[in-house]
Amino acid sequence: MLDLKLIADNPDLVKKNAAAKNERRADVDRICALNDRRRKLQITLDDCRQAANAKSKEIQTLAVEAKRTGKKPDFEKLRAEAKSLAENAKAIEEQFKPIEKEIEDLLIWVPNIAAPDVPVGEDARANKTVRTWGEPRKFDFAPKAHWDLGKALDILDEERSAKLSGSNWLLLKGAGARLERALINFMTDLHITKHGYTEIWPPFCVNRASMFGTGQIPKLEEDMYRLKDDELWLIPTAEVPVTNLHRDEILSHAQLPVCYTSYTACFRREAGAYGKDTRGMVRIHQFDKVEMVKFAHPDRSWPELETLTANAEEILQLLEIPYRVVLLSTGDMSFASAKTYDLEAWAPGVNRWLEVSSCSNFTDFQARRANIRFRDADGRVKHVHTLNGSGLALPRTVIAVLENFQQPDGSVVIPEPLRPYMGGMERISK
RNA sequence: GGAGGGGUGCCGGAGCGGUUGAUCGGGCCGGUCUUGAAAACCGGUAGGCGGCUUGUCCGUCUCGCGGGUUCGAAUCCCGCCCCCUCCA
Repeated sequence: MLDLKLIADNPDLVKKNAAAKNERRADVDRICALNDRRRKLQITLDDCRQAANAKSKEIQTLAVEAKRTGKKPDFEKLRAEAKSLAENAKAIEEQFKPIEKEIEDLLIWVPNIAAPDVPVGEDARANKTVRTWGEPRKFDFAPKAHWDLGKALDILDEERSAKLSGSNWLLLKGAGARLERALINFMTDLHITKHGYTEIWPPFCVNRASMFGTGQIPKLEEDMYRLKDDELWLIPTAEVPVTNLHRDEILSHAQLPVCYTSYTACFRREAGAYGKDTRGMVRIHQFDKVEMVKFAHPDRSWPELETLTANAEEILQLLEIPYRVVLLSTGDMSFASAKTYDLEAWAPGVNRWLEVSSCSNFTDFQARRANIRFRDADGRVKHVHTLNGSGLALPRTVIAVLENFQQPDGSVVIPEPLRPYMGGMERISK
């Protein structure tokens, strides 16, 4: 959510930004008009309340006086006057409230302002690759897709996951399941020991306020799994519970940045993606992810985004998986983000770059929405900046491992850093 | 699911319908004292919105959330949420 003052003061900037983000629901003009009315009405309302309060206080004073002296002022008349004043204030309030509500409702549809260095463009074609790391390996055989490798190695069972749940659900087996678990532990350990994050094990279901706080509701509601009987949602990412950890709190500037890492399963309906990536584990309804979340001082959030991205990149580097870092354009980035880097791992089997991480600075957008603030050194209370990034999303990293390290005989060599997490296993073979 | 008890400021904990945005204690910050520290003492210590004369300013709202009663609600009434105890 943007600052109402910022919108009122810079309507053109906000409009231009909304257009660049393809967000047609943002009604800036109406917000500004309503805000003018709200301010004028508030002056009237406050005056009316003041008059009513003063009259009430008058009665109070006289009542105390009367008790002391035994004199009986004309309370009936005073009460009538006070009542009329109170009713008057109430009437103004009836006008005021719906305006405030409508502003709130409209504000929700205004996207965050993209950082100045974000390329402006309609869609992914305007994205900018800022760097690449590693050389895609040359194969002297045709590299197989992970679903073929997985099936042949008996570590991925697509038939049975379909039997259990339908299409695009994941069932790993044996060394495949262990590889998944090894990656989770390897990544988490790196973030907590080397990168200074504190590990969080959150609930995988959250309430409405939490989903709203990070922006999944209302905009992405149709992509969320909802438990209607309990008014809970399955989390689509650890970002939701972990960012909401400090909802409605005021942190101290001294404790910033607060850095958390959290493994969770992530649940997405992938509505609108039917027929896309139906094979294998590129796009599934439940996937594992190790997430990094930061609460940063506004003056420090941009360098924090760079280190966050570097922390995610290090995983790929240690695993020796070639990747590229893509700066998303205004048209491709998310509603709440001010700047996003995607990390795309090379997957030779499916012959594609796969998004394994998305690292974003949300500036004060989520913080305002979720009411996450801090007291600065000058004593003033301000909104923090929130950031998050995957470090990394699991199934696609598994794809990258399988496809990059496959051998002519169909076996897969396990990257060095994962071996301690797999009981010393060096290779997955039939 | 049933029966009770409870949600108050950074924390603990008061609060007969009326100078209570809130007693008190602790913490924290500042000061006095001290060579320094502790102790003691003194002072300060919520956020939102709005206004202009931008101030150690004024007004207004906020005691889990939403309604209601009343001139006036932290306090009374109704609904909801959350926590605790006992029962199933």
